[in-house]
Amino acid sequence: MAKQVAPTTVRTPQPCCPSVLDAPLGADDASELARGFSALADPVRLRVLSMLAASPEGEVCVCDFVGPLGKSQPTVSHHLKILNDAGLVQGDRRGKWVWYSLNRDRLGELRATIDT
Amino acid sequence: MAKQVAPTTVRTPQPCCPSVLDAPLGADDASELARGFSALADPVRLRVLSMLAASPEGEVCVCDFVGPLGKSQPTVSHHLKILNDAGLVQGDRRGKWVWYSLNRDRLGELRATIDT
DNA sequence: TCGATGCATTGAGTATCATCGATACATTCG
DNA sequence: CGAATGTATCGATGATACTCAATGCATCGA
Repeated sequence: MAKQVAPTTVRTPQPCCPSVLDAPLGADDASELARGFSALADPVRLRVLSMLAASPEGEVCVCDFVGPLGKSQPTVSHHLKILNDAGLVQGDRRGKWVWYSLNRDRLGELRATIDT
Repeated sequence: MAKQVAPTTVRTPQPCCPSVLDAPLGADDASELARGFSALADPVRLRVLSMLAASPEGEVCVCDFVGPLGKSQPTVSHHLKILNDAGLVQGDRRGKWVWYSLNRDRLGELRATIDT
Protein backbone atom coordinates (compact mmCIF):
# COMPACT_ATOMS: atom_id res chain seq x y z
CA MET A 1 0.00 0.00 0.00
CA ALA A 2 3.07 2.21 0.00
CA LYS A 3 2.52 3.31 -3.54
CA GLN A 4 -0.83 4.89 -2.82
CA VAL A 5 -0.75 8.62 -3.40
CA ALA A 6 -2.24 10.86 -0.74
CA PRO A 7 -5.70 12.09 -1.75
CA THR A 8 -4.68 15.72 -1.66
CA THR A 9 -1.49 15.25 -3.58
CA VAL A 10 -2.03 15.99 -7.24
CA ARG A 11 0.93 14.88 -9.25
CA THR A 12 0.72 15.31 -12.94
CA PRO A 13 3.96 14.77 -14.84
CA GLN A 14 2.45 16.24 -17.97
CA PRO A 15 -0.90 17.77 -17.03
CA CYS A 16 -3.41 17.80 -19.84
CA CYS A 17 -5.57 20.47 -18.28
CA PRO A 18 -5.74 23.20 -15.63
CA SER A 19 -6.44 20.58 -12.98
CA VAL A 20 -9.63 20.44 -11.01
CA LEU A 21 -8.60 21.40 -7.54
CA ASP A 22 -11.12 22.39 -4.92
CA ALA A 23 -13.21 19.30 -5.24
CA PRO A 24 -16.03 20.54 -3.01
CA LEU A 25 -16.84 17.07 -1.76
CA GLY A 26 -14.30 15.57 0.62
CA ALA A 27 -13.86 11.85 1.14
CA ASP A 28 -15.63 11.91 4.51
CA ASP A 29 -18.61 13.92 3.35
CA ALA A 30 -18.89 11.72 0.28
CA SER A 31 -18.98 8.58 2.42
CA GLU A 32 -21.78 9.90 4.57
CA LEU A 33 -23.76 10.99 1.54
CA ALA A 34 -23.20 7.63 -0.10
CA ARG A 35 -24.68 5.90 2.92
CA GLY A 36 -27.81 7.97 2.46
CA PHE A 37 -28.19 7.08 -1.19
CA SER A 38 -27.42 3.45 -0.41
CA ALA A 39 -30.69 3.38 1.49
CA LEU A 40 -32.45 4.35 -1.73
CA ALA A 41 -30.53 1.87 -3.86
CA ASP A 42 -32.88 -1.06 -3.40
CA PRO A 43 -36.23 -1.70 -5.09
CA VAL A 44 -37.87 -3.06 -1.95
CA ARG A 45 -36.96 0.02 0.05
CA LEU A 46 -38.11 2.36 -2.71
CA ARG A 47 -41.47 0.61 -2.73
CA VAL A 48 -41.66 0.96 1.03
CA LEU A 49 -41.11 4.71 0.74
CA SER A 50 -43.59 4.85 -2.09
CA MET A 51 -46.25 3.10 -0.05
CA LEU A 52 -45.66 5.44 2.84
CA ALA A 53 -45.88 8.49 0.60
CA ALA A 54 -49.13 7.24 -0.91
CA SER A 55 -50.73 6.37 2.38
CA PRO A 56 -53.52 8.80 3.31
CA GLU A 57 -52.81 8.38 7.00
CA GLY A 58 -49.13 8.95 6.44
CA GLU A 59 -48.22 5.67 8.09
CA VAL A 60 -48.28 1.97 7.31
CA CYS A 61 -48.33 -1.05 9.60
CA VAL A 62 -45.53 -3.57 9.10
CA CYS A 63 -48.09 -6.28 8.54
CA ASP A 64 -49.33 -4.40 5.47
CA PHE A 65 -45.90 -4.23 3.87
CA VAL A 66 -45.28 -7.97 3.75
CA GLY A 67 -48.06 -8.98 1.38
CA PRO A 68 -47.72 -6.31 -1.33
CA LEU A 69 -43.94 -6.42 -1.32
CA GLY A 70 -43.84 -10.18 -1.80
CA LYS A 71 -40.97 -10.58 0.64
CA SER A 72 -40.70 -12.51 3.87
CA GLN A 73 -41.39 -10.76 7.14
CA PRO A 74 -37.75 -10.84 8.29
CA THR A 75 -36.68 -9.34 4.97
CA VAL A 76 -39.20 -6.52 5.28
CA SER A 77 -38.08 -5.89 8.84
CA HIS A 78 -34.49 -5.80 7.64
CA HIS A 79 -35.23 -3.14 5.06
CA LEU A 80 -37.25 -1.08 7.51
CA LYS A 81 -34.29 -1.08 9.87
CA ILE A 82 -32.00 0.18 7.12
CA LEU A 83 -34.43 2.96 6.25
CA ASN A 84 -34.75 3.80 9.93
CA ASP A 85 -30.99 3.92 10.42
CA ALA A 86 -30.77 6.24 7.43
CA GLY A 87 -33.30 8.53 9.08
CA LEU A 88 -35.79 8.14 6.25
CA VAL A 89 -38.54 6.49 8.30
CA GLN A 90 -39.48 6.02 11.92
CA GLY A 91 -41.51 3.35 13.68
CA ASP A 92 -44.13 3.82 16.34
CA ARG A 93 -45.26 0.85 18.40
CA ARG A 94 -48.95 0.67 19.28
CA GLY A 95 -49.83 -2.53 21.00
CA LYS A 96 -48.79 -5.48 18.92
CA TRP A 97 -48.30 -3.41 15.79
CA VAL A 98 -45.62 -1.02 14.65
CA TRP A 99 -46.54 1.82 12.34
CA TYR A 100 -43.92 3.37 10.13
CA SER A 101 -44.04 6.90 8.77
CA LEU A 102 -41.97 8.84 6.25
CA ASN A 103 -39.44 11.48 7.25
CA ARG A 104 -39.92 13.92 4.40
CA ASP A 105 -37.35 16.36 5.76
CA ARG A 106 -34.61 13.77 5.58
CA LEU A 107 -35.67 12.83 2.07
CA GLY A 108 -35.54 16.51 1.14
CA GLU A 109 -32.00 16.75 2.46
CA LEU A 110 -30.84 13.99 0.17
CA ARG A 111 -32.67 15.55 -2.75
CA ALA A 112 -31.01 18.88 -2.08
CA THR A 113 -27.56 17.38 -2.36
CA ILE A 114 -28.09 16.65 -6.02
CA ASP A 115 -29.51 20.05 -6.89
CA THR A 116 -27.13 20.54 -9.74
CA MET B 1 -41.21 -21.46 -1.90
CA ALA B 2 -44.81 -22.53 -2.15
CA LYS B 3 -45.89 -20.31 0.67
CA GLN B 4 -44.83 -17.14 -1.09
CA VAL B 5 -47.80 -14.90 -1.76
CA ALA B 6 -48.09 -13.21 -5.13
CA PRO B 7 -47.03 -9.57 -4.93
CA THR B 8 -50.45 -8.30 -5.87
CA THR B 9 -52.35 -10.54 -3.50
CA VAL B 10 -53.05 -8.83 -0.23
CA ARG B 11 -54.22 -11.36 2.32
CA THR B 12 -54.89 -10.10 5.76
CA PRO B 13 -56.53 -12.61 8.11
CA GLN B 14 -57.12 -9.93 10.69
CA PRO B 15 -56.26 -6.64 9.02
CA CYS B 16 -55.03 -4.01 11.41
CA CYS B 17 -55.69 -1.17 9.04
CA PRO B 18 -57.49 -0.11 5.85
CA SER B 19 -54.69 -1.61 3.76
CA VAL B 20 -52.43 0.39 1.55
CA LEU B 21 -53.45 -0.58 -1.92
CA ASP B 22 -52.35 1.36 -4.96
CA ALA B 23 -48.69 1.25 -4.18
CA PRO B 24 -47.73 3.65 -6.98
CA LEU B 25 -44.35 2.05 -7.48
CA GLY B 26 -44.39 -1.37 -9.13
CA ALA B 27 -41.60 -3.90 -8.72
CA ASP B 28 -40.22 -3.21 -12.21
CA ASP B 29 -40.20 0.56 -11.89
CA ALA B 30 -38.64 0.26 -8.47
CA SER B 31 -35.82 -1.90 -9.82
CA GLU B 32 -34.98 0.58 -12.53
CA LEU B 33 -35.05 3.47 -10.09
CA ALA B 34 -32.88 1.53 -7.67
CA ARG B 35 -30.27 1.08 -10.37
CA GLY B 36 -30.15 4.85 -10.75
CA PHE B 37 -29.63 5.47 -7.06
CA SER B 38 -27.09 2.67 -6.90
CA ALA B 39 -24.89 4.80 -9.11
CA LEU B 40 -25.00 7.50 -6.42
CA ALA B 41 -24.41 5.07 -3.58
CA ASP B 42 -20.62 5.22 -3.63
CA PRO B 43 -18.33 7.92 -2.25
CA VAL B 44 -15.92 7.78 -5.17
CA ARG B 45 -18.70 8.30 -7.70
CA LEU B 46 -20.20 11.15 -5.69
CA ARG B 47 -16.83 12.87 -5.67
CA VAL B 48 -16.56 12.37 -9.42
CA LEU B 49 -19.92 14.06 -9.92
CA SER B 50 -18.89 16.78 -7.51
CA MET B 51 -15.68 17.48 -9.39
CA LEU B 52 -17.57 17.65 -12.65
CA ALA B 53 -20.13 20.03 -11.19
CA ALA B 54 -17.39 22.26 -9.82
CA SER B 55 -15.36 22.31 -12.99
CA PRO B 56 -15.56 25.68 -14.77
CA GLU B 57 -15.20 24.04 -18.17
CA GLY B 58 -17.90 21.54 -17.33
CA GLU B 59 -15.63 18.62 -18.07
CA VAL B 60 -12.73 16.78 -16.50
CA CYS B 61 -10.02 14.61 -18.03
CA VAL B 62 -9.72 11.09 -16.65
CA CYS B 63 -6.10 11.75 -15.80
CA ASP B 64 -7.21 14.48 -13.41
CA PHE B 65 -9.56 12.20 -11.50
CA VAL B 66 -6.96 9.66 -10.46
CA GLY B 67 -4.78 11.86 -8.26
CA PRO B 68 -7.42 13.70 -6.21
CA LEU B 69 -9.56 10.61 -5.75
CA GLY B 70 -6.67 8.55 -4.42
CA LYS B 71 -7.77 5.48 -6.35
CA SER B 72 -6.03 3.45 -9.01
CA GLN B 73 -6.63 4.22 -12.66
CA PRO B 74 -8.59 0.99 -13.29
CA THR B 75 -10.79 1.75 -10.31
CA VAL B 76 -11.52 5.26 -11.55
CA SER B 77 -12.27 3.91 -15.01
CA HIS B 78 -14.60 1.36 -13.44
CA HIS B 79 -16.60 4.04 -11.64
CA LEU B 80 -16.76 6.24 -14.72
CA LYS B 81 -18.23 3.34 -16.63
CA ILE B 82 -20.91 2.82 -13.99
CA LEU B 83 -21.81 6.51 -14.06
CA ASN B 84 -21.87 6.39 -17.85
CA ASP B 85 -24.12 3.34 -17.91
CA ALA B 86 -26.44 5.12 -15.50
CA GLY B 87 -26.61 8.05 -17.91
CA LEU B 88 -25.16 10.47 -15.39
CA VAL B 89 -21.99 11.29 -17.32
CA GLN B 90 -20.63 10.95 -20.82
CA GLY B 91 -17.12 10.69 -22.14
CA ASP B 92 -15.64 12.43 -25.14
CA ARG B 93 -12.38 11.20 -26.58
CA ARG B 94 -9.93 13.82 -27.83
CA GLY B 95 -6.69 12.33 -28.90
CA LYS B 96 -5.18 10.31 -26.11
CA TRP B 97 -7.45 11.81 -23.50
CA VAL B 98 -11.08 11.28 -22.59
CA TRP B 99 -13.05 14.15 -21.11
CA TYR B 100 -16.11 13.43 -19.01
CA SER B 101 -19.01 15.80 -18.51
CA LEU B 102 -22.06 15.80 -16.26
CA ASN B 103 -25.54 15.02 -17.53
CA ARG B 104 -27.57 17.40 -15.39
CA ASP B 105 -30.86 16.37 -16.93
CA ARG B 106 -30.43 12.79 -15.86
CA LEU B 107 -29.47 13.91 -12.38
CA GLY B 108 -32.59 16.05 -12.30
CA GLU B 109 -34.70 13.05 -13.23
CA LEU B 110 -33.45 11.12 -10.25
CA ARG B 111 -33.97 14.11 -8.00
CA ALA B 112 -37.53 14.47 -9.21
CA THR B 113 -38.40 10.93 -8.21
CA ILE B 114 -37.93 11.79 -4.54
CA ASP B 115 -39.88 15.04 -4.67
CA THR B 116 -42.06 14.00 -1.77
C1' DT C 1 -50.77 -17.61 33.40
C1' DC C 2 -50.79 -19.47 28.85
C1' DG C 3 -51.28 -19.56 24.00
C1' DA C 4 -51.43 -16.72 19.90
C1' DT C 5 -49.91 -12.96 17.12
C1' DG C 6 -46.81 -9.16 15.41
C1' DC C 7 -42.19 -7.75 14.90
C1' DA C 8 -37.06 -7.96 15.51
C1' DT C 9 -32.80 -10.54 15.57
C1' DT C 10 -29.61 -14.30 14.40
C1' DG C 11 -27.21 -17.32 11.38
C1' DA C 12 -26.22 -19.17 6.94
C1' DG C 13 -26.16 -19.17 1.91
C1' DT C 14 -25.68 -16.74 -2.29
C1' DA C 15 -24.88 -12.88 -5.03
C1' DT C 16 -23.09 -8.42 -6.01
C1' DC C 17 -19.59 -4.93 -5.63
C1' DA C 18 -15.14 -2.27 -4.89
C1' DT C 19 -10.47 -2.65 -5.60
C1' DC C 20 -6.10 -3.53 -7.78
C1' DG C 21 -2.39 -5.81 -10.78
C1' DA C 22 -1.78 -7.32 -15.26
C1' DT C 23 -2.93 -6.73 -19.77
C1' DA C 24 -5.06 -5.09 -24.05
C1' DC C 25 -6.47 -1.28 -26.96
C1' DA C 26 -6.03 3.50 -28.83
C1' DT C 27 -3.51 7.53 -29.99
C1' DT C 28 0.52 10.35 -30.69
C1' DC C 29 5.25 11.19 -31.70
C1' DG C 30 9.91 10.22 -33.46
C1' DC D 1 6.88 1.22 -37.94
C1' DG D 2 8.07 1.24 -32.96
C1' DA D 3 8.02 3.37 -28.41
C1' DA D 4 5.46 5.99 -25.08
C1' DT D 5 1.32 7.55 -22.92
C1' DG D 6 -3.75 7.55 -21.70
C1' DT D 7 -7.69 4.69 -21.05
C1' DA D 8 -10.47 0.43 -20.86
C1' DT D 9 -10.97 -4.47 -19.84
C1' DC D 10 -9.89 -8.92 -17.49
C1' DG D 11 -9.21 -11.90 -13.52
C1' DA D 12 -8.92 -12.51 -8.71
C1' DT D 13 -9.93 -11.29 -3.97
C1' DG D 14 -12.03 -9.46 0.02
C1' DA D 15 -16.00 -7.01 1.68
C1' DT D 16 -20.71 -5.99 1.70
C1' DA D 17 -25.71 -6.84 0.83
C1' DC D 18 -30.11 -9.45 0.06
C1' DT D 19 -32.82 -13.22 1.39
C1' DC D 20 -35.02 -16.61 4.25
C1' DA D 21 -35.71 -20.21 8.10
C1' DA D 22 -35.34 -20.48 12.85
C1' DT D 23 -35.61 -18.22 17.00
C1' DG D 24 -36.41 -14.61 20.52
C1' DC D 25 -39.05 -10.80 22.44
C1' DA D 26 -43.22 -8.08 23.31
C1' DT D 27 -48.12 -7.61 23.52
C1' DC D 28 -52.87 -9.02 23.72
C1' DG D 29 -56.79 -12.07 24.72
C1' DA D 30 -58.83 -15.98 27.22
